[in-house]
Amino acid sequence: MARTKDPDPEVRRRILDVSLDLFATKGFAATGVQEIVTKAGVTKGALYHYFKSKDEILFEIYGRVFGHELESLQRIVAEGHDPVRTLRTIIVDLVSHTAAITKESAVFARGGHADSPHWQAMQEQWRRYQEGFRQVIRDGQEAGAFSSKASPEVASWSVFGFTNSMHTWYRPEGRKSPADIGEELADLILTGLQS
Amino acid sequence: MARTKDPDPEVRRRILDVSLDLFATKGFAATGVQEIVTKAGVTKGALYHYFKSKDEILFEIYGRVFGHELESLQRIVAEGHDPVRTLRTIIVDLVSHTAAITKESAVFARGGHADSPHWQAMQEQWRRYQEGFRQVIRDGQEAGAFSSKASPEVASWSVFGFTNSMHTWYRPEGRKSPADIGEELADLILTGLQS
DNA sequence: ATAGACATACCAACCGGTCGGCATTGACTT
DNA sequence: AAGTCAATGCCGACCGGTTGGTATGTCTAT
Repeated sequence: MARTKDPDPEVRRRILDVSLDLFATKGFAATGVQEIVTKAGVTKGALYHYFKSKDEILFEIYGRVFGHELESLQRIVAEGHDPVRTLRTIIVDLVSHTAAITKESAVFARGGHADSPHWQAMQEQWRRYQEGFRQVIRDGQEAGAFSSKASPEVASWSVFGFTNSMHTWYRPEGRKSPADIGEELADLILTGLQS
Repeated sequence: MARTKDPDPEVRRRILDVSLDLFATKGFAATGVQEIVTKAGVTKGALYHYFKSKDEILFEIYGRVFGHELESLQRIVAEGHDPVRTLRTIIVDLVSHTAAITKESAVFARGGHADSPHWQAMQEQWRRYQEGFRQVIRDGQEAGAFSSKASPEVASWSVFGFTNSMHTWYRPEGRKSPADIGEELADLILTGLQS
């Protein structure tokens, strides 16, 4: 029974969970390593056994934010539906995904670490997602589905701003499901775009 | 030339300006007092002569964010125009104001200091502004100007999310003026609300 | 003389990070 | 089966540097 090496022990998980909580509520810089280990019920030795720096914990959290959203968008576009249905699906997908990672989203929203490669890499992914989103709107305008007077930039920032601020007000125990909220947002934006 | 006692000496201003810059780009916690005074070309003695703590600098910046926005909203409502025009004016006003204080807005967006009374006071003002905004939408729905199917919450968070994220993309040297951008956002949201 | 406007030197506390050590465990040898 | 060994997982005392903040002094204008 070759017991395989545990790839993700509970101690490591606890450190990550507690860090996520603290980074989301207090911010990365304002959170001390000592605070993390105390709340997680472990020691500094344990933390530095699993992570080579405090930064690395942050980077692992970053990785969960935009990991697969660009692929998701491209997959939806590839399905080849009409612009209205395509954009609606994208918006609902984005809102649902953001609702599922509110804490990570809060850490991301606080920003920081502008000079680290990890942060820049994530910003680049995020930028590409934005560009893909706007391209869907532009395609829809050329196809005549959306008004040419509307601004793809303003429309996209309404949606991104909405999702970026979700962590400040969205609560999972609320009446509306993430999908419901996404549909309502899609209703609003799509109506506006079609004018 | 009786040089009157300067109520806001240049040294104090420089400290405030530099702090605003650093807090907006690096975050409050990640910015050291030493860093502020070095960049401002003054000494710590000067800083602690004008401010009794690093926090107080932050609080003074906070004060500039929502100082008069609630009054502005109430003044616009009091003018008694139709819901569509009222909401449009409010949105343009909010976007313009946010564009004028992008750095302060960035500091606010990073959040933090959840337990300080200053932060909570500002959150309360912000909450009241949101409520006033949503009430305009609800009034418009009762008056039949807006569709009753639309969600005031989703519509308002599209606008607030938009303004909250402006500091990440708005540049004063861009082609569109803040008022232009505000009009475009108003077009989008108002069309959506009227369905 | 008095008060404001700083400069300078300094401090305890805390920061992220390190390091030698130790208990446990599975693999390999005999 | 017993003994050896190396690796893993973790502990906690410790480190140099930095932190926000202060005490005291000096200069200047009134």
